[in-house]
Amino acid sequence: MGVNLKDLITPECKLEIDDLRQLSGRIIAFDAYNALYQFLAAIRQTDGTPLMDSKGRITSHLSGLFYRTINFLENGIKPIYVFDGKPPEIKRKELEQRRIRKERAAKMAEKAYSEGNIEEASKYVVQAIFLTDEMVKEAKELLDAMGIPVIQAAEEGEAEAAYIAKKGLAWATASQDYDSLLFGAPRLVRNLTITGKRKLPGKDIYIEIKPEIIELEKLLKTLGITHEQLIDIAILIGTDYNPDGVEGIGPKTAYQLIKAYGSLEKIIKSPHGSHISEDLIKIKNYFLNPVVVDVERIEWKEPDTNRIKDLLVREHDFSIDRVENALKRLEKAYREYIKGRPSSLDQWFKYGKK
DNA sequence: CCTCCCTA
DNA sequence: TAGGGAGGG
Repeated sequence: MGVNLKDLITPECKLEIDDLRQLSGRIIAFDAYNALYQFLAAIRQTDGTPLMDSKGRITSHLSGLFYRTINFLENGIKPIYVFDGKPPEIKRKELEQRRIRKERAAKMAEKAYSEGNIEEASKYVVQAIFLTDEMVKEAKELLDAMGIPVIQAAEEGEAEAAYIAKKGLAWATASQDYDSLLFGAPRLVRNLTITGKRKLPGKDIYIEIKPEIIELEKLLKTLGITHEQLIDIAILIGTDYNPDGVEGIGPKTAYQLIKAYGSLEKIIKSPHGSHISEDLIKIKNYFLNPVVVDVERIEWKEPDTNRIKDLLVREHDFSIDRVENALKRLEKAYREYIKGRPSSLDQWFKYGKK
């Protein structure tokens, strides 16, 4: 699931956020699939079952998206949700592996349940989660009704989000994965759709999860490398397009090799790289030149409360009281932060300068 | 994940 | 008034 740059990111490249208010006024391009998966994983009863309507359809993703997005807006954050399109051909192997892992997890969950091992079962249930076309469609519908921009990527959502941020239409991307940095996003915010405390595996210790900003320029400067070299290191470690990475190479070796040889191409030609496939160059090219759709400007709309109520209350049995309460907050946030305000940085500069 | 309600 | 716990769909 995404590239693992964790070991390369030193504390000085990260800026921790204590309060969402610190992101007030910022336009943030969310990886929608990433957010939806997190809601599906997190929004569950104590026994592990997700929220469901009376017809047995899962609604955890809608609940999470609805309330969390309103919280962002109330804090002055303007979200954009970017949805994945058709996966690129080079991702096929990873997707196949994921499918197998999920099927296996689903079987393990069933087994654990039948043996009465509920805790273990819910662990596997979370691993087996997948987004259906219906879930994606309804998430888009909900966001559109809320007046939140939905961007349909041609291929990778992370690539599209990075493109939007590079262009200045968003201040940062948001995801748990680091891929958007490889696609050139100037800033990545992590831990924005998860909050609170997370249990350390195996122990009874909880650590508080805070949002963090990673700046691409700062990361490159700290490591003393270029953007292309960061991509090279990621490929050596392993990305969604070469999930296993290069045998025998972890973060440290990858960094040292790039520092010593300068590029993936040169490593491949060196004695160190005789076993490294030339195909990896294709991956580098994809990170440098992903397929994206052009976006000219991004607009927020007035929330359509009737449409939201149709979807959440009538269709999916949300409590009318809770939804109406939230809608009041949504409308207030809309008036306060969006209505009558410029919708892109371009316009902000225009109006801002007078 | 979220809101809501209860308790101190 | 804040903070834990239950329940949301």
